[in-house]
Amino acid sequence: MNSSASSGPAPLSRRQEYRQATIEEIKGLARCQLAEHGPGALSLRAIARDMRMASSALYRYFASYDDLITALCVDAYNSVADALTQARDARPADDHAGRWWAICHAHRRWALDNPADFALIFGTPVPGYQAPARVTGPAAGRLAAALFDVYAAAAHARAARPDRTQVPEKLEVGELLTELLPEAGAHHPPRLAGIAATAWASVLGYLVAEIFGSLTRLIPDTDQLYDAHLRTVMLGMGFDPDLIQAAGRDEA
Amino acid sequence: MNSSASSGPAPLSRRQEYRQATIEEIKGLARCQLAEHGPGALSLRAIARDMRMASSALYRYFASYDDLITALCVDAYNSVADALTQARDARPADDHAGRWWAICHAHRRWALDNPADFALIFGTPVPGYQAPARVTGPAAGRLAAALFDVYAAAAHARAARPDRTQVPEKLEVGELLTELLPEAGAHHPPRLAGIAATAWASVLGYLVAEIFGSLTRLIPDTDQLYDAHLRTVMLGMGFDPDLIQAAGRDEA
DNA sequence: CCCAAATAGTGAGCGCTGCTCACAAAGAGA
DNA sequence: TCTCTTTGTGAGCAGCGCTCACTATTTGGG
Repeated sequence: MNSSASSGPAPLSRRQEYRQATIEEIKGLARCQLAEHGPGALSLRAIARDMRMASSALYRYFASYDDLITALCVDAYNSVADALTQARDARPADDHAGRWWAICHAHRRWALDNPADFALIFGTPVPGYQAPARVTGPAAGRLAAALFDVYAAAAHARAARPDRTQVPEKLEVGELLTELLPEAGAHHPPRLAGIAATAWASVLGYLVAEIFGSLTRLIPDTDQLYDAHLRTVMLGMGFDPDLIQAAGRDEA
Repeated sequence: MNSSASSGPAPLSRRQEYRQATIEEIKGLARCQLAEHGPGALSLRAIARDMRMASSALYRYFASYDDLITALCVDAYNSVADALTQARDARPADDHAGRWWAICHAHRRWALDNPADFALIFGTPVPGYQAPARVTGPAAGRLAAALFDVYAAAAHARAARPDRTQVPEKLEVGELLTELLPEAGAHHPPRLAGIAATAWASVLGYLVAEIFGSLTRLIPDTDQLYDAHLRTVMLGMGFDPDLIQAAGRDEA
């Protein structure tokens, strides 16, 4: 472990290389199954059959069903976090409203393109499964940090005015906040976290309604509705109305 | 069927009475299992064991696993719809903001009190399960209608101003709207449905974050945060700010 | 009252699942 | 070459949803 990770490029031995490839193949087939047959419909034996292996061989790579799910969750968190940070960085650092807008659109794009992964991390977990926080935490933290940082920067630059929101100034600080964002939590009031969290919940709720629910059958033009929803949410976050309009116009 | 339902009080025969009781017992044990061991963790054989019956006997009452889930879903929809309409009717008909406020608080109360049912209908469905719309539809429609009616009444009384929202006036009408609310959809513009739907999505997202996610560990005082969230959402719906404040104050 | 029809419950069994374990190849390092 | 670690095998266990032939039990009409 230590010896392989110590020297930079980590020269994987031939065996480790094969092992890694096998792990990726398993995860790929698992994702395939979830996408095809719905959430929770994942059979280790079916994966083994696809790979023409004995089912017991899979346990050399994942100690259990739950371990596989956990790995898929971590991948999904990283995938969405990548998509969001990439969308954020495509906009100039001082275009705060544009960055939030871009992040939220990237989130929806990712969710529509990867409904199975979306279900995995934002829906009810699989049967008796509970994601182990110590493994999922860091990956989920990247996501939270990306959202929070953008809003904190916007507030700092006065592109958004937290004092014009409905979220009270004094708010108890949660353990997760001080844990995930130790430095940010220190010099940013928890109010910002409250605003970002509730706003993100609104966005998430829309996506849940669109992907799991029957929102599309209620209002077919979900693109237009999402833009409106996002403008509403951003107004609620205290973003400058003019900046919101500009963010919507400048969409690449 | 027809003969038993035709004459008012429907004098159930002794057998039908027992049968109904057994069905309720099965559903009760099923709910217990879901609440205890998490969503999707439902075993027909375990239920049969609890009832000291052969597992095959259960199939006299529910044709399949999915049928049981469907029945639980319908019950859950009716349960939440009851809670919401009851909360609504506890407020005077002309207190539109208060009614929306009450409905949303009842929704949260219900979700916190019945997390298993909440997961059943608002989370990712069980493994390969897809709720048959023709069975779930009516029950879900009651919920949708309750929300929509309150907002439509508020808009009609000008307690809320749809024209001050971000949702565009012209919006395509979905099949579900004309189907579930044939009369309402006719003389109410789809814009109202769009506003109500996105607002409800925001509320739902908050509840998902609080119940499935780790919102509580981020901001411990979720009561206060929910009130703020709700005020934000209602502002976004075009509710009169003064009425929103009043709704929050008058909480019974 | 009795007998046929409908209903409720049984137990064996099929094919599937996740998972374990003793064992056999195959590769890596001395 | 010999040894130790890693991969893969196949049988098997207990559990699952579900089916089917069969047996009690209850019901209602002749």
